[in-house]
Amino acid sequence: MQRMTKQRQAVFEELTRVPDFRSAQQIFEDLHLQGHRVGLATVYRNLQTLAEDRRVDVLRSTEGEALYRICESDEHHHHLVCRVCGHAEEIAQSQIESWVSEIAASHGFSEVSHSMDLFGVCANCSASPQ
Amino acid sequence: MQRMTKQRQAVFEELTRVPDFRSAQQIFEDLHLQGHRVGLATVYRNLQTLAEDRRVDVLRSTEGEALYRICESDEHHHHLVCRVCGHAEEIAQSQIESWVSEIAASHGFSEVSHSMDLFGVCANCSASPQ
DNA sequence: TTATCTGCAAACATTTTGCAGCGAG
DNA sequence: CTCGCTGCAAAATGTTTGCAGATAA
Repeated sequence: MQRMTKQRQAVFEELTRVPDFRSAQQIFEDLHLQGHRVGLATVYRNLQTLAEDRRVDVLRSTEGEALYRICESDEHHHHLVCRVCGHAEEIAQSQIESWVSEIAASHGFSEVSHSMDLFGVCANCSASPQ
Repeated sequence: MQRMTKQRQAVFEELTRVPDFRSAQQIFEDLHLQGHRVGLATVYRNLQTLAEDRRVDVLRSTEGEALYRICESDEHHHHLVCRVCGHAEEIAQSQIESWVSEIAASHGFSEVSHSMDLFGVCANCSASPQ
């Protein structure tokens, strides 16, 4: 069974503190700034565990880096992610789901995942560039 | 200006020969199997150039690997990609575009990109597993 | 001729893994 | 006490870059 270590708790609390999409490195740095001594590998291992347990969402930035974010709603959902600051907003359920199923079926595809995340620049970042 | 070298042509022809999403490594291997002597770095450099010129589409697999595919239509479009064999089908234009703009605007986001690619298992692969 | 391209190897960035020791339960 | 977890360093990936030589135009 799983143990609750200081490190695991620190990673989880950091994810809760900043509910935006962050890279493992960012989380690692923030933890150090806060005085927590956590190894980078441990951050990765815990993020992986959390992802398996569906407690965090994972997505890939355009550059190929994995970004993690605390999972707020249990239901399937999408994100609107700011490519400047990582701020993310969950997108309300929509007609997308059924659209995807239709498309997939009509092309003979099965087991289709649609991790459709939208990247843009949030209001805050476009107001105060850099 | 750009020169048309044997290597550049080989990469481009390989992309044309197999119009599915492939990794740089896959393309590199195939070229070697065909007897072309092309360096891996050259494959990467040419794929990059082709992407800049919008002659190939680029997307990231869930594992973070970049996948390249010859660009068939000039218009903006999406893909339905087989996660087993890489086979891709372009998805007909849809109401998605306007839906994305609406969502983005209502959240105050600008410059939104929606590289929404769907991953699934194509008919062929689900018929003959492995 | 000459600026661009290539191959190779080294550098990079991100992520994973091996292993000895630590510590939660 | 035990087994899972940690830290570190090394390895594995995927991709980029520096440089000297090759080559298209």
